[in-house]
Amino acid sequence: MLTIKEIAERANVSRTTVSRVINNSGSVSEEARRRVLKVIEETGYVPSENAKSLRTKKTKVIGVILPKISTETSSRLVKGLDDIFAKEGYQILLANTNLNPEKEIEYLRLLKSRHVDGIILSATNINRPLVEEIYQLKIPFVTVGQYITGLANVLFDDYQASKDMVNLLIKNGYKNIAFIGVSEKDRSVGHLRKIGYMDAMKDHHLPVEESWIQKGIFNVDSGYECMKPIMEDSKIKPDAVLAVTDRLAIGALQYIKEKGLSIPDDIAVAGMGASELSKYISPALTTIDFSMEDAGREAASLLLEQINGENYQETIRMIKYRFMEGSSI
Amino acid sequence: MLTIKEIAERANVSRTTVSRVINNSGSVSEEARRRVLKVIEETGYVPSENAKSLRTKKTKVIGVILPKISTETSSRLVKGLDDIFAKEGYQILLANTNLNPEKEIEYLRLLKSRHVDGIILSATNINRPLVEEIYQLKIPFVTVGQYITGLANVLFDDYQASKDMVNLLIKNGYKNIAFIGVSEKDRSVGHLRKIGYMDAMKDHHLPVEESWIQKGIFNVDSGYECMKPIMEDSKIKPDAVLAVTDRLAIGALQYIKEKGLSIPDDIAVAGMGASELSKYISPALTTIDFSMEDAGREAASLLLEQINGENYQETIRMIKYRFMEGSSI
DNA sequence: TTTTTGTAGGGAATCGATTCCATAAATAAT
DNA sequence: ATTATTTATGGAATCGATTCCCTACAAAAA
Repeated sequence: MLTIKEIAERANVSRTTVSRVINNSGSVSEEARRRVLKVIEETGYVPSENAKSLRTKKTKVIGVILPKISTETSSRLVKGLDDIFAKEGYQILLANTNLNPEKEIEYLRLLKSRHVDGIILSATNINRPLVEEIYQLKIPFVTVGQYITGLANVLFDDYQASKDMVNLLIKNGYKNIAFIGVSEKDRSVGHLRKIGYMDAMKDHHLPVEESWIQKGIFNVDSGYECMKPIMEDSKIKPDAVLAVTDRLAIGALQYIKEKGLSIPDDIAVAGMGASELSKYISPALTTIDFSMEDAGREAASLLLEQINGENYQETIRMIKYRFMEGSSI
Repeated sequence: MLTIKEIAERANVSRTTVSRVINNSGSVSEEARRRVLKVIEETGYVPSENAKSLRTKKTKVIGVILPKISTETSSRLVKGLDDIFAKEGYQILLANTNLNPEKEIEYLRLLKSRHVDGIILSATNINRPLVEEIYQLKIPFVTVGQYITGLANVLFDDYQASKDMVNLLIKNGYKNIAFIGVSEKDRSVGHLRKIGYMDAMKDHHLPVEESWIQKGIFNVDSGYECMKPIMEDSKIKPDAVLAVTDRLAIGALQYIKEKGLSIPDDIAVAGMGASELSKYISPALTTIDFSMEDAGREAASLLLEQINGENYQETIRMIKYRFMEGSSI
């Protein structure tokens, strides 16, 4: 490995001068600058970021903690993050927790030890020890999708989105609306979207049967499975169903189609998340686009503000969602 | 920031001893070890990876260069990589070229300056300057999806897969088979899959009309657009079409459905890539699964072999593909 | 009792940059 | 002509770890 010392010797100057040339700082004669640049060119020398970081305390690396690495949501978020960070010369160091909560804390420490300039956390469930760890981290930090007091948050209005979707269904004449959710430990997707549904139903004085509300996990099969009890165990058969993710909705849709029922005439289906799938299945799924890329860009910008020492108080940035009309309702 | 020096002082030992405790090396009395561990526990000290790397020349970071960050292909590849790397304590540093070839070289240099322990490259087109840059890199290196002489390669048999798919179509009675490809600058997806198609047709003495062969880009709309000339300009209307990606196939499928034709009775459609979409559209797309996750795991393992000094010669690992039967042919 | 061996632990060099401070030379101001 | 500035440069400390080498002491072997 070529070092600054060698470059200095070959160019017949001191390391100091080489450093000045590289960083364009201090003053260097044209003569010396040319010599140094020539040697760098010839040798293909690249300064060690590592050594540099040790001294300057800046790494130009951002740690990104994700619950799952290969989901559409994650990859869009990362895309948005990278849009902004790349422009400013930052790179992304991935940390994939695979939904394992202990890994979150572990990675938080690891990222700290690596001296990342900032951390983006996209968590699914937020627990006490995690929050405590974050508080004592003292690194620029932004959380996406789940609210944490006192920090910079990029959030989706899960409650309102869910409520809006139910309202839309009601407006379209549906009354008996079933709901496929996920574990309420996931506050945003599990809890908030559920109470959004409940409140919308209550607001319109629409009764809800117990068997209308099912709980699944984040995949298509689970949506299919959840649809069974909704159809089989209900006294009043629902005329619509809202699923908290598109995958769940697509599973539901498959079950309904399999039973020979027509969508949306016999039963309407709505999803949330605007996965790419939703556009291409038939009928196209009516869903809500949460603009994960926007969220990523917003989160990146917030983090950069902190890194540049501009904004350290609690911040909440709500990302706008929009309806994606399909033909499933 | 807490340093090893402070821990040493508080535990009343030298930095050397603290280092020995952390790394379990050398010999340390139980007494001293306990004191050091206690202080570390109390203070929440985490050693600086940065300083450590400077000395040890190991970063436990792998650079991953991707042509596009939020595609299904990339995210599955990354998932596979992370499966293996995480287990061995390596983290992934992302470098997204956004299909810009200059960025590939730029990131190669950047990753080198960051002293990553290895690099995975998933490129779309390989050019001279890029290859030269790689050769003089002297860092463990694996390329995925495109062949580079003398290096470790994880490849897909694009030629054979394409040929097999055409053969399957022919076996099913189709004779007039159209082809939607992409730029041949992309050797694997553009060139190899095309000649696979051509050779299969030639082998069966099936003529190919010029307008049957169209070139698109990597998205659904483009597949739709490519289907137009195939249907409109051909003297003999094809009874089947092979697209080199699922997205192109789905675009084609949309066009066909829009024209009121039935799939596969009027015209069969085959894709390649086994995107998640392919399973859920109707009719389900017959396609080829290239197992990107396997490729990722394979690439990671190859890279680890190099890092551990075991394997530095040219290596080619062919990833097995398999047919995913839908109902589109 | 003397010599050997082994264990525990510290001092200081090292990794490859940046940066503070000092100095010399060149130029400008008085 | 003398002093004050400015410009160019280098020496050496520093960042926070690891690791080589040395010493002190205790236990085992002779």
